[in-house]
Amino acid sequence: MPKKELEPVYNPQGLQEKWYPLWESEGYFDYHKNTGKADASLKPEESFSIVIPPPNVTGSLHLGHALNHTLQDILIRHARMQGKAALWVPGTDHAGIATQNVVERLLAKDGVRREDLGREKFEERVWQWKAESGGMITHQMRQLGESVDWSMERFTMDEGLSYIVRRVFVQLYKEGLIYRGERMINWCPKDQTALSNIEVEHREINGNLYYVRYPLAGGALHEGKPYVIVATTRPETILGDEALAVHPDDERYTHLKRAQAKVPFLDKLIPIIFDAAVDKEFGTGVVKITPAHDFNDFATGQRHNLPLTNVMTDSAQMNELAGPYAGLSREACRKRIVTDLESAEMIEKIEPHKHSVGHSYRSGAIVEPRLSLQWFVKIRPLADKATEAVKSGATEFYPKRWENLFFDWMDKIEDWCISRQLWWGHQIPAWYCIGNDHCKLECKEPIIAMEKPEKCPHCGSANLTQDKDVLDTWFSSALWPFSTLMPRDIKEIGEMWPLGHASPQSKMLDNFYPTSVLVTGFDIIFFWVSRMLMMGTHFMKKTPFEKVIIHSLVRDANRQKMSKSKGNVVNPLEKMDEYGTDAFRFFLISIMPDGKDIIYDEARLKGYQSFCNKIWNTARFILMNTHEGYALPQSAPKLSAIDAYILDELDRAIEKCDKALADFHFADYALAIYDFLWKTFCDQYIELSKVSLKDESLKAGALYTLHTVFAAALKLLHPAMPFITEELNSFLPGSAKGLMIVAKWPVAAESQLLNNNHTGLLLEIASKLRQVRAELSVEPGAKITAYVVVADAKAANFLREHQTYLASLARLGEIKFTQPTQKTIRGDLREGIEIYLDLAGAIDIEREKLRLEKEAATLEKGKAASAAKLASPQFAERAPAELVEAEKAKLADYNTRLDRVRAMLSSLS
RNA sequence: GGGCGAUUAGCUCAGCUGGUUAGAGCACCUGCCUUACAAGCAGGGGGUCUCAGGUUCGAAUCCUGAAUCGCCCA
Repeated sequence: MPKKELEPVYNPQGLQEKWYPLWESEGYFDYHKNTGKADASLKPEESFSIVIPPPNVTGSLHLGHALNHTLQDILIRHARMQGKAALWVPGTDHAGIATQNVVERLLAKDGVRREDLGREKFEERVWQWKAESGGMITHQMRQLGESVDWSMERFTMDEGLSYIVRRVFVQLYKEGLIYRGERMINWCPKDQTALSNIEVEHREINGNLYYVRYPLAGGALHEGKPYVIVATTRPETILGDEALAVHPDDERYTHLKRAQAKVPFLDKLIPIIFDAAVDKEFGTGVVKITPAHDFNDFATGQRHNLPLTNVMTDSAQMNELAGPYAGLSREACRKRIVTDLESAEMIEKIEPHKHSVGHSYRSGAIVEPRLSLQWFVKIRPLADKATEAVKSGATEFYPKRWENLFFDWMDKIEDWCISRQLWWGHQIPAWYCIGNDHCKLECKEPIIAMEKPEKCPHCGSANLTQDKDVLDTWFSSALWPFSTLMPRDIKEIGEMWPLGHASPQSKMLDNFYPTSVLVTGFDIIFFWVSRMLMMGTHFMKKTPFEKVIIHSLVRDANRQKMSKSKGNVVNPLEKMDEYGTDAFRFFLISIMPDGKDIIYDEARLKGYQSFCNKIWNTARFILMNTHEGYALPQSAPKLSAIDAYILDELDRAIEKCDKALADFHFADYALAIYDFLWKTFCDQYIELSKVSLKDESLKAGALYTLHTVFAAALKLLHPAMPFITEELNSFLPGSAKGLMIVAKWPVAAESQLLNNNHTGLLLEIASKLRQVRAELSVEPGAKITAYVVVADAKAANFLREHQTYLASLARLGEIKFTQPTQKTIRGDLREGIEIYLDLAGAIDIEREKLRLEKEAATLEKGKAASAAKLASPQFAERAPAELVEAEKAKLADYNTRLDRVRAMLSSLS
């Protein structure tokens, strides 16, 4: 029974506000409510779980999130409707650098630096900021309609998750998989912290290659001159040079064995070494070696026992070892050195040179390779486990080709630098003995423990200090698939250790780990997916997720990446306001090609708003024809062949949706439901039903079919368009049964369609009749007479019985099932079907001739192709017999139709 | 330099393991305010499937090469 009239035009405003709070407050996102089952009684096949890729707590919802989250919501809603225990865990990560920067900027407004506050106060300030502003994205997720279980929400800095981080750290350390050491690392001078290798982006820079003369010591000569020429892209590092190097096979320089060169501006002699790593083709074949400022030079330095001279400070200014250049920034130093070299006539030439330079992916600053004492994860044993999880098929990537990229990277992976010189993050659980006079050698070893030890185990001193560094944010993110499924209480977590076995506290893990799918962008396969695989397989002894769905970036209409600096960022929230969340979500999945970039094309978004309006009006039509107090009959009333036809088409549409969702082909799913609702249900069935609704004997069946099919279609659509489907469902009779969000997903029946259901033919004939009418510009309202002659007796009979439908679709006055007796226009269909229109003098002969000639040409083309195929003797011999037969039949059909069209043409002349 | 992916209608894309006259949406053109919807309905035009070879009875589809573009790694 309609509760009230639907507005004539779809208006998305208010739908989110109406339904989301209801879903949330009534607990529909909690699988307990929907399944009615206790945790203990869940079977593995009944559960479906996703952990959200935690957005930065500083973040706001961008287009990438919107796409990523929509895909997950579709999968979760689908699983929920299938009756599974569907769990989607939300949360955010603490985003070490980003968050620290945000808060520092706030402090700067008051002229305060974090050093002024001190670490503890600063941390308090960050928590305060988080409480005030950190919830933005979770609010926006509600606007997008995400059916996450908010009671499970986690934050990587929560007490529980922090405890797990420490436990993991301690265990890995004990297992020898975490170590502290002095290594070359990537240093961001802007944020003044170490970065891991993959946090460095290499960008092509238009730089210069400077050819610098290095004087030779001891009167040595090269090509008659007292110097060798060295090509370098970084003249400022000259001050840290410890050697010059040439390839051992490079005959140009063999005479310089044991020779020494002089570092410009510094009275420092350095050796000329011979090392096979030198590229003879680069520059002059002589390169400078700066072991403390370059990864390759560091390695060379190790091989040749060279000293390490770091000439820069933490903020990349030249230090006291840079002699006269101390105090300059590296950029200023480069300029000054080049000028000085030029005036000293020590520059041979300067060539423009393109080379790739590492930048911090966060701050954009050029990173400085440097030697530093940091914490590392020994990655090889973990990487092998992760690789194995994918190789064995325990985890599968969709699309599969991403696995190759993953394997490549895992092959080349290097130890992971996990310490960051920040104040916001998980402080490393390592303590050092500052000691006293009784300190022993062992006191230099860090003490790794869950809590601050009371005293040094070696010397007994209570003077201990914790490591200042925090862990890389990705370290805690790597634990996300299992840490979020563990209890919040640290005592309970403690009782679960070591992980990987069932315990009283592990109910959620038992039911939902491994998670069913992980949905993420390709850009964080390395940052995140691989590390979750490592940590998950290591600690849980099982892969963290069965399937990984990789999607692409959204680009603007000009294929540009969206970025704030380009000003081409699309704000999803604005678009949701403008077009409605449902249209927006549907748009996102419709434009998603399988693993390629997504081009943002707003015209399509507008198109899906129209789709919403169409659906809205479909509901209006059905309700308009539904009398008050109507209740859907328990069993189907007498159905017409037309009704049976659409019910069958519905089943085919269900199959298409099922297949598309099972394969994660989201665009196919969208297209399947779009086509069915608009093209099949509205354009075909609803038009036909208008006839049935006027006939008392057919009305009940039609009404039943309208309601049944539409309700099922809304269910198919619900995962993609949650709001409009929930809203319309509330207007349909029978909605007392419950909300759409927990409606039962439709199940496709085998085709029940009988051989003598010729609705398809009826639609085809109607279409042909309309085509002829349109091409001949027949008055749209003219109720003309048509003749339909169908060879197949059963089909002919069907059409006769359903002629009212045909007449309605094609706007005919009368249909005769005989050959016409007077002059008519013929619309050709195919062998065995002839249709004619009686236009009684209203025929434009020339137009009709044109139309027929066009038709003849099309047929000729087809006939020629078909004949050519059959004329080839090899075709008859080698092609499958049924294909040859089909081709023959096709040719015969072309011939018949051509004959007819030609006869028609000659009769007109 | 190494690897991956693309190139189909004006635009954005389907077309999966070769087999009707290569499809859809948007845009465009024509006609309709047909009592659900003009955010609509009916109809239409538009493509040497980047190029060149090859395999095959048959290639948008498979192979080789080239061009262009994009991405990842060094």
